Amino acid sequence: MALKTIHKHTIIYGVSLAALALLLQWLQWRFVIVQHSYEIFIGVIALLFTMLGVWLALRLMKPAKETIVVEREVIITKEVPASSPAIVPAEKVLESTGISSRELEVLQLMARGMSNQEIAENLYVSLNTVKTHVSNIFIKLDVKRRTQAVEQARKTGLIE
Amino acid sequence: MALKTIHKHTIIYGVSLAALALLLQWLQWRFVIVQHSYEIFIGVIALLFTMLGVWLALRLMKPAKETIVVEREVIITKEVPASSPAIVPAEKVLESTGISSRELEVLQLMARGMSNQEIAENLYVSLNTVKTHVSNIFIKLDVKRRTQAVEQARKTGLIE
DNA sequence: ATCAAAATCACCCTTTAGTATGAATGGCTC
DNA sequence: GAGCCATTCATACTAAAGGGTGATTTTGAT
Repeated sequence: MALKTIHKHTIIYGVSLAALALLLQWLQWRFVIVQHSYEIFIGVIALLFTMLGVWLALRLMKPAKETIVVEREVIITKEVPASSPAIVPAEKVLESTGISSRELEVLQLMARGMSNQEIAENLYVSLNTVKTHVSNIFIKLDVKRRTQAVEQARKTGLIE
Repeated sequence: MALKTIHKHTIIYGVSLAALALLLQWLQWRFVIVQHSYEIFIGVIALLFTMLGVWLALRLMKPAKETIVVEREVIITKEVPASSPAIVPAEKVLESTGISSRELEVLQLMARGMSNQEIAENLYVSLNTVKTHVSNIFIKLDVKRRTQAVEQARKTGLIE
């Protein structure tokens, strides 16, 4: 699938080049007649190709991340109390436990009942990475199991 | 911090432009002398500025990563009115789910982060029995994992 | 520029969780 | 007493979780 995308872009790039070639032909003709516009001509070329480069980069970069945003459905039901109680989860608890931001993310997904595999897919990291995070969370929260970790995090106000 | 970055890039861009201007001056001189290399000159310009564009875009695009992270949070669906949730705690939910009393006991211990083995010891039954209960709980709550079961039970007011 | 912490991933191995199936017992109801 | 269901337990298997170690790469801060 990655190859497809690349080929597609290659084609688009080719077509764009052709179009630009024609445009340049025309510009060249225009500015060859209107003497003294040589610098303008160069400038236009520079500008055009800079823009092309930007456009190209954007084209090639976006799919890699846009795909990422696509979310598969998760059977989660969470209610949002209208007030703003836990906007700042618990900076103090965070500090005292030493839980990092990434670990907190894992912890939250864990509290939603996700498996390590699901968490991995959700955060776009490998299963091993999630396991590492989870292990570190256990150490920092001083627990042995994920259910305990969720309990603990809930009690100390780290989540929810 | 965003402004800083942009300014930084603007400066870099300016410097690059200056450098390229010098380069172009040189190239211009070269190819003006060596006649017939006009096309090559244009090509080089196009290439250079395309690369500049790509580079620029890549520089400016990097922060996009974090935006994606924000979007990930929007996976929610159902909600439970935050008002008076625990007034009518279990009975109705118990009936609707079909959770038996024994299963509820297991569920509560499960929510405390106990392992199946610990639950078994706590209730003076075998590990296998606990497993059976747990499996039945999963079916009745329509979940796949114990963490989900705890989540579900908490939300529906079955526990706590 | 350097240094430490955070984040990432891999491999191996053990333990626990979860699934499927079957079965024995006791209580309850019709 | 037949049927139903909750409770109990077993065996066997697969899937996931968890532990330990080591390594690389990104960052952040000095």
